[in-house]
Amino acid sequence: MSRDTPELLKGTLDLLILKTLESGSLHGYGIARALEQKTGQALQIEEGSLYPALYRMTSRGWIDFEWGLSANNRKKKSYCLTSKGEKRLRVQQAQWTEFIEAVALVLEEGTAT
Amino acid sequence: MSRDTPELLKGTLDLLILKTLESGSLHGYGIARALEQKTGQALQIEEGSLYPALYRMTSRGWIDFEWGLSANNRKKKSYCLTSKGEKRLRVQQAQWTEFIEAVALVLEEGTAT
DNA sequence: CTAAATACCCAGAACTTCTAGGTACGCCAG
DNA sequence: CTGGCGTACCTAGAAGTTCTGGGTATTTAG
Repeated sequence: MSRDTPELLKGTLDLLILKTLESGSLHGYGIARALEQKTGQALQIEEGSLYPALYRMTSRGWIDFEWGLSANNRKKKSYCLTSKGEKRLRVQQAQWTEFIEAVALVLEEGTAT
Repeated sequence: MSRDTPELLKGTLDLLILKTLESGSLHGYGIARALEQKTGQALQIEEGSLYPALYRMTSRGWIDFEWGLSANNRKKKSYCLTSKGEKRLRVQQAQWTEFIEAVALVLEEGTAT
């Protein structure tokens, strides 16, 4: 779609996850809930999308994880941002901004010729 | 990703095409060039994405076409919005706005706890 | 014990988009 | 007239993400 931002459309989920982890480590379930809360349920992340995304990002070295225990003694996988992930976050956020500005240019035009 | 906007991520191209056709009928090549111009080359539509999208949208009844001739007597396929397409445009534009607002909510947060 | 919430995971399908090609016409330069 | 360029269309196959719909296990409440 866009040469500079080939992963933008598909990459929004990654961006959201990266951003969520910026404020501290969280486990998968927690990421989903955090995103829902922040957006007032406007964004609902399916687990079937979330976990594959977490794997993908782990294998790319953007995030890392540790096994731990939740408040209720249930085991959980705590994900955190790596330095590579922080860079990636900045890149993706910039691309996102660029992209929505470009879309805005198109959408702002009225029915004018 | 989002229950209300399942086609959003993938549907941005559709939205851009619909919006471009709102100002008048155009042929495929022209749509691509119009989008590039409006966005200052920020968005570059590949023909391999564009033509399948036009088929898709035609088969969904959002757009219609007519064969005609360009200024240089070359045949061209002029696409125009149907009334269904106009409705669709409004829906998709609203979803897009909702979506970027939700993303903004996530991105606006600093590194605060 | 059962139900519900938490928390993890996967296989397969569905869908877009991209890569990389192909066809054809008109025009201009050589 | 031949070659190249820009216009304008189209397609097959691959790649990639996301969703559907399942599964496991633990803790707490009834």
